[in-house]
This record gives sequence, structure tokens and C-alpha cells, in this order.
Amino acid sequence: MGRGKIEIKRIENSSNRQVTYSKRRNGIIKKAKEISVLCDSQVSVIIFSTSGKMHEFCSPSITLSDILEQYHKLSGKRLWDAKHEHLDNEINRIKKENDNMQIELRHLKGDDITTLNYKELMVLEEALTNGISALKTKQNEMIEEENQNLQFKLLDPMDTGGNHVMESHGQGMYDHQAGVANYEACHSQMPPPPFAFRLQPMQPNLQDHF
Amino acid sequence: MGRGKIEIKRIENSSNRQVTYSKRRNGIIKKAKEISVLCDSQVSVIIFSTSGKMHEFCSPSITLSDILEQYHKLSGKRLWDAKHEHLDNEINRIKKENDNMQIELRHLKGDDITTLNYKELMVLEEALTNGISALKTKQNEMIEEENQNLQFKLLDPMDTGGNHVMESHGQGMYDHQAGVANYEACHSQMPPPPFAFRLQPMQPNLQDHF
DNA sequence: AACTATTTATAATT
DNA sequence: TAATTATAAATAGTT
Repeated sequence: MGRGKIEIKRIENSSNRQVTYSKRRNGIIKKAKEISVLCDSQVSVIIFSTSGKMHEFCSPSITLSDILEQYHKLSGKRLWDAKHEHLDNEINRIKKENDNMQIELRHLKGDDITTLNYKELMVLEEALTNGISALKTKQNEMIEEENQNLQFKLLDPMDTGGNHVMESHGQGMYDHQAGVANYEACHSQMPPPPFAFRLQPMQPNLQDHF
Repeated sequence: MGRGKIEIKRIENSSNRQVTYSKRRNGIIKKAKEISVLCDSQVSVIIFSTSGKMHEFCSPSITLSDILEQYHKLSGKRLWDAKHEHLDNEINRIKKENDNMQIELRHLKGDDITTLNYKELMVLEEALTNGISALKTKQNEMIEEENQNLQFKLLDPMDTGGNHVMESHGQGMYDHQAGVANYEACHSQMPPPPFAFRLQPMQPNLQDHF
């Protein structure tokens, strides 16, 4: 219904398509309103343009949810099944990912490694080595910072001789006495730092060094 | 569009109403098909008559579920049921758990630790220490097993003097020559074992076992 | 359900 | 982009 008859196939000219879309969309929604008034029927129209914008009409006497519930009852089609299935798949996927991470975490923490083969053990070893290495670096930074802080305090004429170091960290200090895992203390050419980390768990032969 | 103009209000004559309903319903669905083809848009039309019968149209390229999902995204109006919401919550919960594990993994591997405070570092240290400890135990077991294997082979009259040990592992052996980070090599009172792990991590006093 | 006079929707044009 | 208009399409009333 226009100046010329058109074939019902995709309008290639984007501008024309947009104009036609707009006109016909309004037309459909107008018709939907009319039938719902004239015939006392319940109508839902949802239209998405290619650009993603949405227009909808729903009979005023009812909600879309109600219509969908009716739809489910009358058609037998369970609209939500597809969505549910999708969500279920998503959950399974993430859970699997979760399990794998959990296993990796346990291995890194030393649990359940009896079944690992040599290759897996080497990977684990490298990961742990990197972790320890990074940790040590960080710890040394903190210790050095503490030492500087301490020296500064000692040289400070306003110093009242209190527990500056404790104060210098919001939450407290590493406790040297409890010292931890100085894996390579034996390689160190320095005397132990005045403040070190708490646990010194598996350090063998400490007596060799002190 | 007919013999006479009509006012848009409920048609009181039930028979007329039913006829108009049928005609207009077909009209709307035809229009919906047309716009979806002409304009490449996605349309859902659901119509219920007063008698409860349903007619629907949905663009062929998409499912009604998809349209409803889009609808939810764009309108913010929630259309789904309790189960759906439950699944959504579940996904969010697991994803959060996932994120936390991912962070923990990164920390154990030495990444992103610069922001950790002293307490967190200590926890990390303990975890790594346990990991290293367990790893060493496992490695020592393997080394010991290898040594036994080797002795057995040497005493075996059928022995042709080949590389049994290499063969004794399906995938090969740890390479002693490559040795890395022998944290405590300085503690060893022995020459290196013929076959050992690349790292000879923190196991003290290997000599106790031989 | 088919027909047709008329209204309405809209394609092309401005 | 929005209005106009000639024409196609939809449909109200009729048969």
C-alpha cells in the first residue's frame, strides 16, 4: 500500500529500511492496540530493530508475565527451558573451572600430590619456586624499609625511644623471633636482618649458620 | 478500511467481534512477518482471544526465549520465574568464588603480591612453605625409589648396563644437570645423587636415608 | 466464507 | 528528517 507494490524481502537500502521499519512498527502497534480494544483480546508485541532498540505493546489489562504464563499453559512450550538449559550449562562450565582451580590450589599448598607424575611435579615445583621467590623479594623490601625507618627514628632528636617500628605499620610488624622459611639463608652473605618473618619452618641445619 | 469507518471500542456484537478478531489477528501476524523480513527486525506477537485461544508469531531467526531475554536486558523488567532467578544467583555466587580462587592462585604463584599486607604475606608464606615441604617429601620418595631401582639393576645378572633408570619412567627423568635453586645444596654432605630432581629443594639431611 | 466499497497503511516523492 | 500523496492493502459491512 503505497505508490508502488513492493516485494516482501529485505530492503537493502539502509535508509529506506529504517524509514519503513519505523512506519510499519507504528502500524503494527496501532493494530495491536485496536484489536485488543475492539475484540477484548490480550496482545503482546515486542519488536527489536537491527540497531537493538526495542518497542513493545502489551494489552493494558494484563502484564507480559501473565501473557507468558498463559503462553506456557496453552502452547505447552516451556519458554524457559532453553534459558534454563543455558544457565545450567554455564553453571557446569564454571563449576568445572572451579574444580580445576581448587585442585591446583591444593597442590600448591601441598595436598593431594601423591598422584602427580614427575612432569606435574616439576611444573608444581617451578610455580612454588616462583611464588617463594616473589614472596622473598617482597619481604626483603619490607625489611629494608623497616631498617631505614628504624635508623631514621634513632637519629631523630625528637625520638622518645618508643616502639616506632610497631607504629610504622598500621597492623604490626613481622616478628623476627618467629622467622620463616629463609630458604636461602645459607647463601646470604649478610647477617640476618633485625626484623624477619615469623615462621622458619623447614629450614634445616639452622645451627650451621648461626 | 471497510465499508464504513468504525470507532475503536469494544465490539458488542459477539459474532461481529469474533469475525473482526479473526481478520485483524491474521492481519497483524502478516504485518509482523513482513516487517521482520523487510527490515531484518525481530518480532514477537502473541495474541489471546477472549475464548482463550492463542496465536503467535516469532521471527524465524530467533526464539521467543531469546526475545524475552533481550526484553529483560533492555527494559529491566523481570519476566522470569523463581527458578530462573535462583540459577542466576548461583552463577553469580560461583563466579565470585572463582575470582577469589584465581586471586589466591596468582598470589601463590608470586603474582600481584605487592598490595598484600604483612598478615596476608604471612598466610601466603605458610601456604608456600607447606607446599614446598610436601613437594620435597614426594621428591625424596621418588629419588629413593630410583636409587633402589638402580641398585637392583646393578645387582641383576641380566643387566646389560643400559639406561634403565631412564626407562623406568615412562616419560623420562628429572635432569640433574639442569639443577635450579638448590636452596640447601650447601647442606649436603654427599656428592649429588646420580639422578635427582631438578630442584633439590629443601629436604635436609638426605644422607640420613642412605 | 466470499465479495466489495471504503478506509487505512504506507512507498515513493517532495 | 518530516510532510505529502498516489497507490496497495486491510477490512467492515454485505451477500
